[in-house]
Amino acid sequence: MVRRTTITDIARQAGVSIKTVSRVLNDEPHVRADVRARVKQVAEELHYHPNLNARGLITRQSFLIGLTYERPSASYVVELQRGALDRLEHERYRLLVLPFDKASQRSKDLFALIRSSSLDGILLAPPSCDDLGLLDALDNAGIAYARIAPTVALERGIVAIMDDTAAARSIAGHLLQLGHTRLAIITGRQTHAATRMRLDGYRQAIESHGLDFGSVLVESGDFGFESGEGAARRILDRQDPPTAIIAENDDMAVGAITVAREMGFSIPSDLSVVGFDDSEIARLSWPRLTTIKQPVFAMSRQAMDDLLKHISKSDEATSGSTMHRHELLLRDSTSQPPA
Amino acid sequence: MVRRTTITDIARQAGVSIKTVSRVLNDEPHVRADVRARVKQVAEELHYHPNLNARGLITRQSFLIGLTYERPSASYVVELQRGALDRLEHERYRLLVLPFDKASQRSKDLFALIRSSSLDGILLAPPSCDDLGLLDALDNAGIAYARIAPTVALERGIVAIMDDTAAARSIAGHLLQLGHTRLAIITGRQTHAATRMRLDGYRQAIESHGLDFGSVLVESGDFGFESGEGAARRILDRQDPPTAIIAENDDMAVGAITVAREMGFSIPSDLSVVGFDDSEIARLSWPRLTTIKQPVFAMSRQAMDDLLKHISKSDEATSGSTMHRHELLLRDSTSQPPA
DNA sequence: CAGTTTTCTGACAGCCTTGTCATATCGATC
DNA sequence: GATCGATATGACAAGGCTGTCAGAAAACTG
Repeated sequence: MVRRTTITDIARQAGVSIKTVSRVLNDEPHVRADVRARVKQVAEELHYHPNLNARGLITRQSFLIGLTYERPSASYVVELQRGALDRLEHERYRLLVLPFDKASQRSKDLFALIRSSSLDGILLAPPSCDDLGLLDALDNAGIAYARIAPTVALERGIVAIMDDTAAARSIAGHLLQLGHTRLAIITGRQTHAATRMRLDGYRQAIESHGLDFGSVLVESGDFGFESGEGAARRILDRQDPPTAIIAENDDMAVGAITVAREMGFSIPSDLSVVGFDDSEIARLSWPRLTTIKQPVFAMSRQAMDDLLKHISKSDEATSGSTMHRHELLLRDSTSQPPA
Repeated sequence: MVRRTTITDIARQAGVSIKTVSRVLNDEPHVRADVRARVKQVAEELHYHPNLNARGLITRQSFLIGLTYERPSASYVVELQRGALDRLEHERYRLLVLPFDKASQRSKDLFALIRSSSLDGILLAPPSCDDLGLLDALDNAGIAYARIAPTVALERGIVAIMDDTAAARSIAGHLLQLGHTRLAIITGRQTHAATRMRLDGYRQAIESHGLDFGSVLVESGDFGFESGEGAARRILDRQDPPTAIIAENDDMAVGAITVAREMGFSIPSDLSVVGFDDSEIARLSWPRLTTIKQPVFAMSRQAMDDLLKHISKSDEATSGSTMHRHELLLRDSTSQPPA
């Protein structure tokens, strides 16, 4: 291993004390301009790079930010990382990836991993962002964290979420603009906060288009594929079936499509169907599903931004959530209602 | 910030010297079994986690391994990371991601980034694995590196590549097994090492099936989509056109399919086409292309493995390449030849 | 059981940087 | 030119850990 140049080398070469060199390298005041310039030049010549371990040892910082996630889709992971890294550019901080796909690595193990990595902060993507035990442990250990797209305890820590209501408004609006007037909605599990928010959004869109929300069929599902099938069957068995179905997630939407096709409906010419989430299935199903995508890049970037702010002034108990706008993905499962 | 427990705390608590604690924590010899057990227990009770900065400061290691890549497909990135992380599980080393998608971050900037991150080693995915200037700089700085799927200077450093010849043999064999006897091949740019290796593989498969390689139409392209179109036109314009086309990459294969369809061939019933690489287009094209996929996970894992070995005994100049077996992806662009 | 080898244990220094604090230098003021 | 305040500089310690080495304890010899 080649010996790296140290501050001492620069100090000797430039004829100043190591402390002065340190001051120059950290852009601290109390150094004459000419000294500063000389030191900088010598540092450059010797190809100096600070020893982050030594610096970290004394400042009690590692300049490492972690990112945890549990193997969702590839594109999700990549967006997550891109967002985080985008914010980290030109920062001292570096990004450490801590995915865990083994069931063994739950809460406790993950925490051990975080501890031993001596991180300055951590970005928690689903599902660890909803692991309250982990949050407790992090709070206890004084490790800063930011949560991306959590679904529970939204008041804890730094949070970046999508505005479900606005997103729901937007996708329902898309159908209304196409001319649909007879609509049905398949809701998710009622205990889920998102269920209420999305339903609110649908209602707002419908009412703002001058339709009576009372005329809309609302069937409840549980976010599962089969529940989508069941709900669709109930919806389409009626005398005068709707021309569009809004499902609160993609799995139920695809379930509904499957049933509709069995019943002789052609998608989208007879029946438009929309989902929510842009999960893997939305791209693989046929026809490809019109749905809502979480702005993962933006959320990740924002979460990192808030996290860095929090770290830099750790006295203040920063927290609070940022709402992000969705992306409406128009694909092939929607069209104008049949004439 | 909560104060972390240190070795000193454990030493005091267990009634031994800090050096003894250090020995226990690092599984070094020369500690009585009972002392070892007591120290371990105390460490556990106090939730001790080593301070990696302090350890790194003295051992001159950061326990960080970098991974560079330039934004290829999402699945590629994820496989790359999965492979590296899989090997890193249960190791002290952690993975730092250093993607660079800005054109500005070429060789020199990337090197600066690597230097300042004080990495113990780095995994270079395409295209940085082929950046000879970067390799020189890394050699100079004494930073260990491993190259994933490089295409030039294969003798430098640790290398993980796919056995192109075996892969070519396999995909040609697939067509032969389906019963095709009239074949055509579209080669890539002749300067490219892969071109020769793939062609060799095709020839081996063809001859081992008892066919005369001389009867195979070989047209040359340049790996581009248009060159695939041109070659296919020349191939299919003949009196007695082949029933299968083998292209040396996916872009040319899809070009060939486009032309074939224009000329009235139905894929795959009239004409089978295979590609190479499993690039994005292979999945998006219709019909989905039968092709060869690089075993990215395995290559990444292996590269990391070799890299760690190299780091642990840096005196020996470890190097050498490992060949990996391909994956043959059977999709929808191949079938039996028309009767 | 003395002598020798082997196994354990701890004191101390040092890794490279930054924080603290005392001292030196400079200008300006009276 | 003495005095003061502001600015600049350096000596030194500390941060948590491991390497070195010397000395203590245990295990083995004959």
